[in-house]
Amino acid sequence: MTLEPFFQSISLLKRLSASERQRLAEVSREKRYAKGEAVFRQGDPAEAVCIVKEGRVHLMKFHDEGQASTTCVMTPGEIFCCLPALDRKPYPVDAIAAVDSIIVRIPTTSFHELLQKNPAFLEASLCLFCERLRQVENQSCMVYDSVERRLAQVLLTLSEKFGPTIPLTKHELAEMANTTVETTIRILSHLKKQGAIKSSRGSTTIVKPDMLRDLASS
Amino acid sequence: MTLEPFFQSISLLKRLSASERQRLAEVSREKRYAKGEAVFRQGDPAEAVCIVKEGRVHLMKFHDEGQASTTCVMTPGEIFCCLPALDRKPYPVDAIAAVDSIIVRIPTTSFHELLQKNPAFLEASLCLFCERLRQVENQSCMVYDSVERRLAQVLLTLSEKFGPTIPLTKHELAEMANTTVETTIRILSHLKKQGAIKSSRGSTTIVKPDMLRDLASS
DNA sequence: AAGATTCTATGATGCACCTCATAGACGTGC
DNA sequence: GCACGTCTATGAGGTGCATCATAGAATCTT
Repeated sequence: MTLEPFFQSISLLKRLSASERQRLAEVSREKRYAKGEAVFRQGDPAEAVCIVKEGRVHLMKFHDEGQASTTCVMTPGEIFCCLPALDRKPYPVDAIAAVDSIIVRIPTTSFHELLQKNPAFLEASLCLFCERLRQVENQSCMVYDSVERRLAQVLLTLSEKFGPTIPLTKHELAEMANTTVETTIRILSHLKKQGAIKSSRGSTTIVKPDMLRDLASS
Repeated sequence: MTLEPFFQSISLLKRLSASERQRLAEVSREKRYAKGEAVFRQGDPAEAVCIVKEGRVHLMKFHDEGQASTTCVMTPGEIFCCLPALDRKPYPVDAIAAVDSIIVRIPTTSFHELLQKNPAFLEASLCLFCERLRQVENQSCMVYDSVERRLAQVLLTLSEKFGPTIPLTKHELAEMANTTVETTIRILSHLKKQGAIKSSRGSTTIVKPDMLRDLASS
């Protein structure tokens, strides 16, 4: 069971020739992570570029006193931490399996070689990279908005990935909005009363996206 | 008065051959900006990569109700907004001259051509991007911190650029720490009483960096 | 089935910070 | 010189949100 078919389904890796992809599949490894387990930690040397095959991985920062904030949620098919593959420096964040997950690990060295050899692949990687930078720059400006706005923003962003029903706990939403569970629940309760969302254990459903958009931008 | 000698002093442009640099100098233009004037605005099409020749430029985001936050301070010799030159998309932030400034504008198209032609130049540019991404990712983790910590962090970061005496007003410091002038002044007064800094109109001097480091990381 | 654990929910309290108001110090233009 | 704008400074008051406490509901464990 080679990884080649899986690699074919990843848009970034489509830029590779069949033989390049085949070779990459040979040196890459699949690995299981239990819920809560770290795929890598901030500061670890960058050994692998990762792709989510199954499950969900959160990129996060841990502060003192155990507070955590999630900067990005990676779902199946998504590739993460190309940055260390580019500059050969350590991972800038923690990557934690949010549920039991299967991750494909591509050795950084192999990835880096391909960047050097294949200009089309470099170009595509750069695009991904630029997107990420824009994403992060955008996030960093919303960080000082009110919690209500941040939450609306978070829900809208997640709905691009998951559709209207977002399969995250209130605690996970809180970590994305950089607030506490209690505050998150209070605000979501309020939004629920207004009919903007529905809420159940482990998931939140957007009913009126326009209402959230108003909140996020007003 | 060609721009070539100036370009020689910019480390990124040292990667170019003399003739490439000469050609770049011919198509680039110097432009003056008065204090408060915009070099470009968020969303503008990316016409030029910019280098500060004299003065100081702040990269910032404006929120509703006129609140502004400064994400980055660019000083002479620094090059900014290579990102749009890479992905050809609009500027992600506003660039405002914080004092009367002279900016050298390199046409995006010329810059982009060089990226394609000269691998060493591409490599160096990538390094700059990677650094920027890491910088931004780091900033975004300041979110959970108290204003005091954010301010300590801001002062330390700025002192890497300016040395111990930071020539910014309290208002500008406030914009960097994402807080108000009043709170900034209150906290700086406190730090002054403790002997960690000195403060005068339009500038703040770090006296005991270790004290700030303790604050920023404790 | 009973107990443990996680998730959701809501109230009470406190505080860090924003907002508004006032004022003196300093520089700038006329 | 005086008027004006900018910068610094400090007080009073209000509030958004964290923290702490409690508890019920859903799910997992054995």
